[in-house]
Amino acid sequence: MSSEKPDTRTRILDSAWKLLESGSGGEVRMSDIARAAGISRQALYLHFPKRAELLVATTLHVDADKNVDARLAASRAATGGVERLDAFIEAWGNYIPEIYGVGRALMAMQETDAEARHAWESRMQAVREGCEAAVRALERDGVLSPDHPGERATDLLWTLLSVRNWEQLVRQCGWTQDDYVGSMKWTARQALVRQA
Amino acid sequence: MSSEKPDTRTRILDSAWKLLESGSGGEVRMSDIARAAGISRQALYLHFPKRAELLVATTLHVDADKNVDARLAASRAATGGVERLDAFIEAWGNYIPEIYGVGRALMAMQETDAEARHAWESRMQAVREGCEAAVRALERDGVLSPDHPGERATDLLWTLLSVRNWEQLVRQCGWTQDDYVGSMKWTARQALVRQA
DNA sequence: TTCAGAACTTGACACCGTGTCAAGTTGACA
DNA sequence: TGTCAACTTGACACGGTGTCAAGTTCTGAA
Repeated sequence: MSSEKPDTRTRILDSAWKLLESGSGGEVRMSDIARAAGISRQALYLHFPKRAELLVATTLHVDADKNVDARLAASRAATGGVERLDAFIEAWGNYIPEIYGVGRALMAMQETDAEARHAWESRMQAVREGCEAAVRALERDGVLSPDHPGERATDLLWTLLSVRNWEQLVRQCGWTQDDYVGSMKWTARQALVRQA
Repeated sequence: MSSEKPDTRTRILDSAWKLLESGSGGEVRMSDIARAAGISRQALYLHFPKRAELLVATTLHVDADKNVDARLAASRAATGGVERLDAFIEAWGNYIPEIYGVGRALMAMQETDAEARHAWESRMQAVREGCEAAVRALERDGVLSPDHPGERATDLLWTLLSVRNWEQLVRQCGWTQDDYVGSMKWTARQALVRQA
């Protein structure tokens, strides 16, 4: 197998990832990424003509590396509705910190760039589908709280599990990751599961 | 009373407000605001040397106009803890759409500008205090759910009531303002009030 | 062995929005 | 009449993205 040199594209994506993740302090410019990858700024533009494209590719790169699909798929294995809800929250909630750096950059960019917006939205749409599946599992079990007509249970869960909320609770309020996951499970259950 | 001409500063603030609010589509530049106020870009800089200052002044202007203090103070009048929680959610939740335009601009800016960040954070800190007061009222009534140690009940309520959550539910999911307020009241109660 | 093409380099430049600087105009008030 | 404040026009610096052009270096195929 050709495992010698990580090709330039991969090096770029790794550098971008690393910078965005640990780049706790502020901006990451195209030139920063180029420098970190050991190439010129123009070479970077040769691979990714737009910053948005680079960010999108970086998320996909991270996804592949972290195997998000497998993780989320695992949450589908749970049989009961409530267990499934918990499993989904655990899978997604623990994935958020992995993509936070890149996600932050993409979120910031979506205000101005249509492509970035589309990319982030479609990503979040995937999460929403996970939420919807969990809600339907509750419904199937007959334990879904009747207080949320239509799609609103899904909307609520989806909002509860937003990256922004994770950011606020973990980064701003100083919760641990376990605090976060535990509290989200508990809150989602209180909000969505019919009370005895 | 001297009610003739709205002075330039006021005209600027009104224009900024109007643009940010109805400027649903994208960016609002300094030059846009100047044009809307009927003055030159440089005159605008004479009044507000930095964009961040203008945005901050605009929020204060809106606050004064909409009388936010009075509205929030009213929620303190409620006697029982649960009533107080409801009143606070109603007051703040219905205030969000009024400041959304300006808030959005300020949120976007805080990523890059320290002054904007500080301004927005101190604003959100005020909301947090309202949350804290509501939580303490529940505690005093002995109805606070024991599942949230320390500050975490406040953190949770604060996060639930974030502008980002309002944005997602109302702007993205298409909820009505009443859907939103109702659901937030209900969810907060489920999450924070000890269940019978 | 040379030649073509891909990957990359250096360096310049346009665009955009913010923020600054300088000099001139206008109107009010003393 | 003069002065001051508010405002104007017009130019420019800066930082970051994105583009363009021309040159280098390496590899692999004719």
